[in-house]
Amino acid sequence: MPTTEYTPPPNFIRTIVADDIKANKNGGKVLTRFPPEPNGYLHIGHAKSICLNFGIAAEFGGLCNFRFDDTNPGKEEIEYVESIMADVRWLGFDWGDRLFYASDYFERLYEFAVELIRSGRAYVCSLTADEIREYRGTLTQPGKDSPYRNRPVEENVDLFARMRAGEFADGTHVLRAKIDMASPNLNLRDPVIYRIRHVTHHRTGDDWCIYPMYDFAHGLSDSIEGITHSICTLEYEDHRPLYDWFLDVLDVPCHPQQIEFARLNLSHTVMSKRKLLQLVREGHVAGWDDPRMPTLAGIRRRGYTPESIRNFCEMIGVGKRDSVVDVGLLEYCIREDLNRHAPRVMAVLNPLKVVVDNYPEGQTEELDAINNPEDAGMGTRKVPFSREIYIEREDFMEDPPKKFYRLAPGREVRLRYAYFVKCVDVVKDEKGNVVELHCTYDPTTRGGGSPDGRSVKATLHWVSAPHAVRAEVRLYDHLFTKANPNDESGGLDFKACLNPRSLEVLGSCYVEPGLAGAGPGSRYQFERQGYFCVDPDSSDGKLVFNRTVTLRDTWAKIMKSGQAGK
RNA sequence: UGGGGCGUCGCCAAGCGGUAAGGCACGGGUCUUUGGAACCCGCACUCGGAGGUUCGAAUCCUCCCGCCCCAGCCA
Repeated sequence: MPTTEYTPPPNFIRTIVADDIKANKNGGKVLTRFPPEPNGYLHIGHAKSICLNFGIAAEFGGLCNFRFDDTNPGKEEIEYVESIMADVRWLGFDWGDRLFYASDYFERLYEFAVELIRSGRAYVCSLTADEIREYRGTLTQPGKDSPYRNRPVEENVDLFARMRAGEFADGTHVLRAKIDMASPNLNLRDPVIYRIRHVTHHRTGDDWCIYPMYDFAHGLSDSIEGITHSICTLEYEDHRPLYDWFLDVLDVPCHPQQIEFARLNLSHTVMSKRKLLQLVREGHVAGWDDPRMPTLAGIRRRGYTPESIRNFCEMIGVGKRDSVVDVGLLEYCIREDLNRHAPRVMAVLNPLKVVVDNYPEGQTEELDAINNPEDAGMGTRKVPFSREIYIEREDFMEDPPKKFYRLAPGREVRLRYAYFVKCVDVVKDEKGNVVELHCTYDPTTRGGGSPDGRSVKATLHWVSAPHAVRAEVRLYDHLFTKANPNDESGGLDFKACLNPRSLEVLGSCYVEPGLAGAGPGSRYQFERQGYFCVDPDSSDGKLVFNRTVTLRDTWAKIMKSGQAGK
């Protein structure tokens, strides 16, 4: 169930699929696929594709295959296939028994290649990589035929068999489709479809030393699986004629329709594997699952819920224009989810001690607190109160500006669920820093009510000093300050746009005692501080909270716009 | 400059010849045991530009402008 009343907008892919079903194309069936290459971690951009493929299938009573496009060993690792499966599962999708690998089809693909050769549509080319590039021509000039283009069929068959048998070194020969060296679409200028790679494949081991290229393997794999709609990103638009060419020319089970959509770009975020790898390698982040990373592993660790990601993918829509979605929308989605489902607790991140002078020394009492004011079903809990408490340092100002409603000398505020307190004294150190506050409380306001009807302008969160549990808190912010770090043309200049405050570790924070045994991954809303989750990886027994996202902060806005003056 | 795509509010995005949905953001308000949340109101006489067709165009035609992708034995 989506977490909002929001109705997803129609999109062109839904329309195409709906029309196909109406026309009874493919017998009215829908079979999509999510085909990652296991050469890295999945990121939020992949989530869009996953949600789209599994979503469209589910929506129209079809299914979605999960296939690893593992045709380039050397870049691919078993570690990645495992992380990818875990991420898709975490996102909430179930591929049932439809887990496939392009490498499962290597034999079949080889046969297709031989069929191509026998029909005179493919040839073994012995030009070097550099020569092939030269022969390909340029964007404006046509290419020229390879001298090997008209090799006799039998020679091609023989050579290709010997390529497979391992008789040749890497780079000495390739198999090319014989299409059109003058095509304005460079992808059609006799594309390479098989190359020699004496590399151990993570699944097929050393069974093969020739591997099919994407263009050849992908469409045929789709066809073998009976895919109806092959949804991919915009950069493959130029490849569609080639995708169709193989399926037209070969004797295949079916001819899926390739549909392209715009990949996700997020402001303040880099999404390319190359740049993400650079962030990891140069040590700007702790690893692929650093909570600041846009990887699903990082986002999960940061405390995002799969529901919020799915909802986000629904809200951003699907189109063909290059766009950059504001991270603010992602943050909206996680706030909305957590606001409903995460219990609220009080935690003081930057403590200032307050002594309640007229509260009996040594006395403690348990007060009732509500876990979620908007969901009575989430119940209540007890929080201890005593003579010494901590409040947020920023909740007190000795000389408050006009619109500051919180605590100040002589002013009375409410301690949430506890009492009204009035500040009667301010203690400072030699340097003039406020180190402690003295207040008096009104016993008749127990629980936070005011029997005499008097009101206060602010309610503060707090924790009892002797009872509070110490915790480490990591405040995460955007990794990048630049509006869109993807703007640069050459290499990304991290120095220019990395946010130096993307990670702030607080070591002396205090949380309610009830959080002492909070399990890894549990999520909370810290009153007025944001949404936090217990780091799933806090292994050394320390209580560590990751800030998932901040709350909307109106006061900060007022301060920023300078309206808080006296 | 060859080919393939795309241009609707600050950011996404519906619309497909009948007179500009929705969400985020933003502004204002009500309420509030946190200045959060919730709720209410406001927010494109205009659809990259210029012509044309039509009773009528964001939707059709023409030209122009801008942006993205393609010259891996990557996917």
